Amino acid sequence: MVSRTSDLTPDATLLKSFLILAEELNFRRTAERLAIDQSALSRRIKKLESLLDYKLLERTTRDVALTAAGQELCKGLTPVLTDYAHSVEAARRVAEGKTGRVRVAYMAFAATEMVPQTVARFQQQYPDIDLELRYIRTQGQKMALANDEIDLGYMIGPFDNAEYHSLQLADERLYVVTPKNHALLRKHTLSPRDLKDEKLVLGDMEEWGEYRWKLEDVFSQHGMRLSPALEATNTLALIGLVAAGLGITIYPESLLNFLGRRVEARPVVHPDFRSKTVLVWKRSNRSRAVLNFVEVSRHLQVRG
Amino acid sequence: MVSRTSDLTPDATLLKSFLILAEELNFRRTAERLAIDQSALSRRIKKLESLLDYKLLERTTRDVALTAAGQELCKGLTPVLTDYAHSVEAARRVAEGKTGRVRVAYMAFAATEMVPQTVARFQQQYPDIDLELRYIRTQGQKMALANDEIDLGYMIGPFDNAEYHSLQLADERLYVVTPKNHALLRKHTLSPRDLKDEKLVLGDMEEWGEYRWKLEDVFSQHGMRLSPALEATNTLALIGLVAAGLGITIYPESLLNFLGRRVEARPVVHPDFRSKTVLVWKRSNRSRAVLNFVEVSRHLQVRG
DNA sequence: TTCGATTAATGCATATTACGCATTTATAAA
DNA sequence: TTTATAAATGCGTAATATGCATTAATCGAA
Repeated sequence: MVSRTSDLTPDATLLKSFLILAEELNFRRTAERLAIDQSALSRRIKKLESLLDYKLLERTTRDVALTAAGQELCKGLTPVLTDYAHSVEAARRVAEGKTGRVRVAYMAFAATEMVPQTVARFQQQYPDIDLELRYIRTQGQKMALANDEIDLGYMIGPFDNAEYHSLQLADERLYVVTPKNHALLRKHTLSPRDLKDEKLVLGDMEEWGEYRWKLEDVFSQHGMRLSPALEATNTLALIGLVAAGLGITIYPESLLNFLGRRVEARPVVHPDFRSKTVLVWKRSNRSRAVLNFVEVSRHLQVRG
Repeated sequence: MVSRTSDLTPDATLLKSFLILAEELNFRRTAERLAIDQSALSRRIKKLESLLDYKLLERTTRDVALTAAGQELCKGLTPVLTDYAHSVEAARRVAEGKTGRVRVAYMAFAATEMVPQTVARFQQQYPDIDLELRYIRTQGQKMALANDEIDLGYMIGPFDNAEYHSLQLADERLYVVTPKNHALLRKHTLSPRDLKDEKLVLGDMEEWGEYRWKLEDVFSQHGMRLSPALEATNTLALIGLVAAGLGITIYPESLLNFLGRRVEARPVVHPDFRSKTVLVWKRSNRSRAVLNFVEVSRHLQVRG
């Protein structure tokens, strides 16, 4: 199945033969156009007529003319065949991922750069795809993927599951965020143990979700407890609390530009103090459009 | 080709198989509905996919699901196939003469009873036929038939031509029309020689056309000249002239009811003094609707 | 009228295609 | 692991479509 021309649309051969004959009103010429023997065309028409059980053409050896029924069928069939071809092509565009719908969820860390850039590039490359974006935190994305409510999720990784593909797109440092003039700022880079006695201000479970679990994990691995002096339900409020000197917090690199000027940040240089962002989708999701989105995302990752 | 069910519409088998499978999402059940082997269905779908060059269904041995392209095709194809079926059936109605157009011309002698009765019956029997009626004199009808501007003509006969069918529908006496108290009225029936010395008032060539030629012919066969004392361009005027005593004229039986009360009529009893009305159509016109009209006309003739 | 040219239809052998049956392969439940 | 069930595949056969050669019909020119 190599060549694919519009006349390959399945099995309208009889009808198309008839329509061309209705145009030419000459069996020999029509057969030539169809690249078949004249006798084959003759039989095709005969077969069509016997299937329909009414005559489409009056023919002598000299003249060929449409019957009234033939005219009617010709008139009715022409739009049907073009609609048919259009349906087939529309489906082909979907198959090729040029049309259709892609539902993408993202969490905060991907929202600042990764998602905007990918979306911009994707829409430029596939302008006819209906792209649906939703902000959902990592946990919710897992549910949504399982329920087929979304096709793709940018979530906090890692995520390893036999039913899903997972593509790591970022692996960024975590930063300690402090008020201005904080003692920790004297060093340009920090190590985990520098955090030992610091008071922490964290987003609550509702707000931080998976990130919070991740931090708990990292801290415990380093013999520390992630016991917040304060919890905030809102990011702006949280930064405000830090700025006011009520404690420090921990942010991924991608959000540093959104901290404002009342706080400072220093990287924690340690393999555990990193946050991975992964793009996840179901293995069973064979949608070409979805895979195209993944490809666009993958290519941008190199740059980012 | 005896049975004719809607699923006989030529060669949409692959598409229909796909649509039913899209409904059932189960090869075995679908194959049952199609009354073929499951393997055949499997191959049909495979063939359809290879023709289209994209997958329509994701299938494991356990689950069958439409791909996005499959959904799209299914959505687009459903109306296409119903339109297709409708086109075929519309053409069938034309083929059966239940739909379509019949263009009928008639001349005066048929206008009073024959055409109205036939039209009434025909429209009752074939309400969806678009019936076009035109008043055209015999000569014009012959032109119109030749040029395919009309399908049928009620004309003054006889009309014998190898390319046309001709059906005689009436053979009526000619009547002499006189003013009241005219000498000829003393006899209840006339013979041709009674007309020998009468002054004639006739329609002119434009108005009477073929009828006028016919009268010339009849008169000459009986050794008389058809030399009108007056010619009228209008029927009403003509009757007026007769009533005023300026001469007599000759009318077919079918028009007697339209003479008014100022004139009287007597039949000329002679085989030559008759007017035949024939219904004529091209042999090459195979339109079922036209033939149906002829049949209706033929049956009414018996009554008339 | 006859002959030549042209057209659609048909007989026949062949190639292609579709099908059913039997079997295999894959998956979910027990 | 076994069992049951579903879709896919190998293979032989039947149905179908095609091309070539020929026939039958019709028009136009000699």
